[in-house]
Amino acid sequence: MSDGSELQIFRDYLKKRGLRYTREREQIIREIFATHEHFDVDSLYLKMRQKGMNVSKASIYRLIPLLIETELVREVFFEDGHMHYEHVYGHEHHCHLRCLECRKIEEFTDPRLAEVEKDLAERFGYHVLDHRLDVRGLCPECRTKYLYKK
Amino acid sequence: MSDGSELQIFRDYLKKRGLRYTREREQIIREIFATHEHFDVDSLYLKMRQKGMNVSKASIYRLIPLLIETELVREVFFEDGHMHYEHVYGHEHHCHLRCLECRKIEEFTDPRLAEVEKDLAERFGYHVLDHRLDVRGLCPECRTKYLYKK
DNA sequence: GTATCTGCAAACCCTTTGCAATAAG
DNA sequence: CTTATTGCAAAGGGTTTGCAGATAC
Repeated sequence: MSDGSELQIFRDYLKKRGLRYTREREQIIREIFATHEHFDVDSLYLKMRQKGMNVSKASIYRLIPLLIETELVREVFFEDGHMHYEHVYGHEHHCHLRCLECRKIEEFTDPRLAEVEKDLAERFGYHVLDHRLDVRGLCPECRTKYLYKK
Repeated sequence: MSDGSELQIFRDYLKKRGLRYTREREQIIREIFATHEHFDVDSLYLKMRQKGMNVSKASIYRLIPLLIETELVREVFFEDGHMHYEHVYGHEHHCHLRCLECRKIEEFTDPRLAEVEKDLAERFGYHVLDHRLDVRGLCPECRTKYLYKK
């Protein structure tokens, strides 16, 4: 899932800022990059505790801003009242297609978004850095179930 | 800013569900539709208190899900740890271009997004309901300031 | 009259912070 | 050695909820 180079990038960043590479930070990052899944702090914490690691939530919360600054991780916004994240390094930029019923998430990319960005930059004079597109609907299964319910 | 027809839509919805049209609900909705601005609960609450209305935050929080269900209002996600909303009725669907430095927001629409939605529906078999595109960058002014700082 | 709605305050939940002990460099 | 980092527990801040009185219908 990962060749570990995100750890090197992060070490370099820490060194440059005079911060320290600790066992806890390494464990958390390994865990985040161990799967392709999105995560939130609570489930990451529980997963690590179940594996016998003694990290605290505070350490996870304190690490995340650093991971965002190095662009290894970014925030993802869903509707359930707390923050979700995904690791970004090693994956091309993508958007989300979400099922509102079963919460499944498909990732996709579309070249038209780069065009939209470019036009916006021209039209409004912005320096565009990033975009998030979140498309919501019903997946094939839930769509069917939903129709039957009605 | 508004012809008041959102109130009628909301009354119809309440009646259909056996809920009640109260002075507080009317006041809150009027206030939301009085401007084109995005809002959050706290500033809406303060604004209404300053005008001498005795609504509570609880009533605002309890009203919002109803407004979302009638599609008069929708959630907008920003990075500052609490929810923002915008009223949707009477405005065509739009996306946001935000300045990360001064937090200014431009609204825009782009026909390519409807095409993207259509392709996604075909490709993944989804029934697509909605999308949110949030483009982030630096506005012309902040872009200049930012360059000088460096 | 009956059920919903209100304001208030307490509870809730996610996130941040203060602190003393620990560990990286 | 010095300073950053840790875990813990407490504090914070936005949102939800329980309740008794008020109010739509």
